[in-house]
Amino acid sequence: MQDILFDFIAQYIPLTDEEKSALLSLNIFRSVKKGSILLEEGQSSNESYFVLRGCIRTYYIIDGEEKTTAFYTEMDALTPHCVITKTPSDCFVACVEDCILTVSNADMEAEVNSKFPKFEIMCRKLSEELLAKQRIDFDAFKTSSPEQRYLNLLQKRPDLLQRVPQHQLASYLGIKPQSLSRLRARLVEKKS
Amino acid sequence: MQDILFDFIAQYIPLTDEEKSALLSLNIFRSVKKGSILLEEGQSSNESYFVLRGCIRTYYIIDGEEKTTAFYTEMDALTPHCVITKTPSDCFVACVEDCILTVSNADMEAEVNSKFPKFEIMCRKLSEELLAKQRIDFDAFKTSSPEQRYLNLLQKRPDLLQRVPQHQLASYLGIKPQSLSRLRARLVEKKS
DNA sequence: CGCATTTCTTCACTTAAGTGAACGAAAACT
DNA sequence: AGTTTTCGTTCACTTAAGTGAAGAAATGCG
Repeated sequence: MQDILFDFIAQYIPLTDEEKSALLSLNIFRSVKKGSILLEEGQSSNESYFVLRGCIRTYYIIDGEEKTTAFYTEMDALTPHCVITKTPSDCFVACVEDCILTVSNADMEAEVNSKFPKFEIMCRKLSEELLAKQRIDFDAFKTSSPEQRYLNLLQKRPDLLQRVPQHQLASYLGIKPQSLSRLRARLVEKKS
Repeated sequence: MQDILFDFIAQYIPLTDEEKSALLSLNIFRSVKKGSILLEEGQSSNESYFVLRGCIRTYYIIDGEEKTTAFYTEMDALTPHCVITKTPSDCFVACVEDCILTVSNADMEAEVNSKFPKFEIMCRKLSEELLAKQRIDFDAFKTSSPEQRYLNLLQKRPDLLQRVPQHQLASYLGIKPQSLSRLRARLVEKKS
């Protein structure tokens, strides 16, 4: 299981055995049950997550309605934005499935970064890359209709459609659950 | 003018005079006329921009239509995502107004980072912060209607409404220019 | 200065998303 | 197993965005 983490890191920097065991000694692995809430609105947190297995999501509660804005699955990293801005969270983080995660906090990162300066470089590369990826997603979202977004999701992350409840997918696509139902019915209609 | 740049950097790391002059010696300042295109679809580029004065935007051409996805004004930094992914660009970057920019490329960054390791730290902090900011914007976009987005823009970046043509704003809000006209008419109606 | 182009608004019409309610199916609970 | 809650779909109706066209206003250029 920890190999998933090392493989991920190896995409950015080479890792010595010494560094690997230093990471393992931090005891960052955690199993979490489906439905567990990792972060609540109003909380302050400095925890970052990396998904080894399972799926977590971020969502807001607006006018009493849950609005899901992102899903994180295997090999995805999530640092909630409140951790960076150092303000109380305005969103929630919860497990969509039973998960195995790594959980790290700012202190641990500082410690690792000072012991092994190349982690600093990895963090830079990683956030630059995530920034670019997110920019691409944001642009695609802005420039397409709900239907196009759905078709795009079907191509890029077909697993999500199986793993995730419809009403969570709907807000991820920027629409209501009823509209998603209708949209899917329309597409089935078109095919035939 | 260069003080704007130094003030910006000072938010992340302290700067010595030696470092300042090293930066100035790179000759990164450039004036660009309104309408100039900095990056075209299909081009490969390793240039990053920082806006000292003026406004630049990123846009796509989809089915012959321009779709503007972002505006960058004073103190904003833009590294087009194709620079990170090292692929030909699928978007354009152009000046909305006459601009004064700094233009840097990957080689210069590597040079500065090796001379002054703390720049590496600044880059990490900056991209983490931009990632968090963009995440907040993306979430706000997903969880709100065109009208709410417009009202939000009116609050957060009222200058854009003055500086930028309506049809560019419209796609930034995820709608057509006609819909933006109508939306504004509706709001004026409501007020009275 | 006048002509051409671009930009913005308006209109009539079409299409799709939002809303509220109702129903059946599935899942969770005991 | 049976009850309760949650979830997904469907329906009728409302509201707003998309489309195509036309005209007015502003801008740019010769």
